[in-house]
Amino acid sequence: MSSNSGRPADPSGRIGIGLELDSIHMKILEVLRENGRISVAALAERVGISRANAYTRFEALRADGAIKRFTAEIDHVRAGLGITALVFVTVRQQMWKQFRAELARMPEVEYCAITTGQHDAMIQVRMADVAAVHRLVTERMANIPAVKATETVFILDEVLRRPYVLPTDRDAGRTARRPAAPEPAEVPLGKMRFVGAAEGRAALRKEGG
Amino acid sequence: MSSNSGRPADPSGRIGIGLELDSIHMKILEVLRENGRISVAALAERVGISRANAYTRFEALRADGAIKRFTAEIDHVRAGLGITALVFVTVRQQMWKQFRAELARMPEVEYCAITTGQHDAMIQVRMADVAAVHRLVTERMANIPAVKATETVFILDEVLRRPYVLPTDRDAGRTARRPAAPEPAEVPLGKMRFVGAAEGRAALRKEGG
DNA sequence: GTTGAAATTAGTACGAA
DNA sequence: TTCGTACTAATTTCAAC
Repeated sequence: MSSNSGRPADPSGRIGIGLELDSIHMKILEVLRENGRISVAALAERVGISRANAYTRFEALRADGAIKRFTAEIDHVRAGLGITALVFVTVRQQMWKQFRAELARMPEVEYCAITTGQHDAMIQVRMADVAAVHRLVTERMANIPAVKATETVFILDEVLRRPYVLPTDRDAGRTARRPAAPEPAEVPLGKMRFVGAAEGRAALRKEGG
Repeated sequence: MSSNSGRPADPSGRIGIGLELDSIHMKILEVLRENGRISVAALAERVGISRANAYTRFEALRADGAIKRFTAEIDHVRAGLGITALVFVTVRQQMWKQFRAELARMPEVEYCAITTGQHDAMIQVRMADVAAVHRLVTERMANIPAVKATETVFILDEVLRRPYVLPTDRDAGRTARRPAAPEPAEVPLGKMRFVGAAEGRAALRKEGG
């Protein structure tokens, strides 16, 4: 389920240019993220195009994969999964395939991303209670050979989840924010830290695994 | 935008029991997460109830807040935001309000959660390129007084994002997975680590802020 | 909580600009 | 390409059971 999966490369060798997205496509995406159940007729009106055109573009966006799916956002607390946790996982090298296979068998896992930094992957899980998280991590995850180590934090509050996607510079003037001359940051640095991939791995190797 | 926001407490003092969700409600949520644009008629058929019933329940779930919104999942790469990063933020105590206010002014931020552990919040951002992330963190975030420190990691791949919510024990037998006797874990512990709130804060205090 | 029929709306096809 | 219209199919609403 990589972001680029399932799309054919174009003849030039570059990928991801099946559809040139113009500002109207962007508007459509914007509206659809706010309200995924809006009718195409209403969508056409909000975007300012004809119904027929809206249908064409809607289908194109779907076929192209720019729209991956439509989904309902659920209140997990009300659904009985009151606890959300993040599990940062260190994966034994060359066991990624097994790791992914195991993930597929864990329905509690809602999101998984491979990251740079101290750990290799971040997993978000929703569970009924704290004990269930504990069980998941210590019983299930610990038994996966591909998992070298984990670190768990709990989510106390989800402050925001935005349904917007638009690059600010796509619709509002294409020349506005070009990073042509990336001026050196004139800010209090030092308290900011970027974590690359190598750093964490090296630290882990010391601990032995 | 807390998970519990906007709902009245019931007379007993407990919150979140506006609607008793039965297994059919759960099935509805399940279907709607897979396909947010399904018609209520088709939904009724898939869940095995009448259309009128489906409409009633659909509306109830919406009114209750169990369904928060319908949204389209967008391929951010195709939308021009090819880079996803996580910014872990340490927030100066008693400046949370300001921190949240600043977040609201940053449309690049797609998700923000308050966490236990070494940091106080995790922010997910989508940007056009790595330089943009750098600018965001060093120029914008660094200038927020509420932000004491940040740590940034990049997302290399989003392995999975599941549209399922159901507690495994809700529909498939309510007695199945009760944590009545939470047996002690008989697993290779030691490589697992839970990170509470205090630990990280203490470590940070040493560094001075 | 269910069924069925009326009213409305959505989706499709096609010609013109 | 996009728009406008007419046509067909489906969905929602509302009634009685």
